[in-house]
Amino acid sequence: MIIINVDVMLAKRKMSVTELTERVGLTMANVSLLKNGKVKAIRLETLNKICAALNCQPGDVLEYRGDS
Amino acid sequence: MIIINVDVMLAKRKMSVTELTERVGLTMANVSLLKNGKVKAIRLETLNKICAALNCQPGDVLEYRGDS
DNA sequence: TTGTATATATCGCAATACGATAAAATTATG
DNA sequence: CATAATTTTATCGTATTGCGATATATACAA
Repeated sequence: MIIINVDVMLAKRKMSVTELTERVGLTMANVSLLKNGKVKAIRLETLNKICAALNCQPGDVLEYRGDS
Repeated sequence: MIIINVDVMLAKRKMSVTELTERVGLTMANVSLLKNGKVKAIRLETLNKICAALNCQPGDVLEYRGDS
């Protein structure tokens, strides 16, 4: 299972969803969906913007957790 | 820019594209596209399978490289 | 050469992102 | 508490894109 940790990075950067929205250029609705892991896919362009905005790596935002 | 490093992980695991294809369950054509970074998006389900097959994290396969 | 592995291309369909928008829900804040 | 600000959720429409199926091309061994 892939877990999205945008919320963790937002906390770490002390950044609001609103600010991330402005930086990334998506609608707030979609940023929210993304943040809460309610997407089934992601465009690399979008991931790129997120990493740039949060100054982080994809690995900070995406996590694989096997079931055990 | 987001770089896909599936090829790096394949080398590290000494795994062929053919074997990855079998494990992941996609067609070889698509695995090849993926491996060579010729996709514009990726389903989390697919990323999940790749991480499972290569026993790695998304961060091992996806890399953000800012331009500088 | 002959086979095997990998890459590239095209077509079609289904899945899904994303925008726009509205409404609900949550969380500050006075 | 009241009200504003923020965030979440939902719906609809469109555009994008994954992915399968398939064929062909290329690379690479034996």
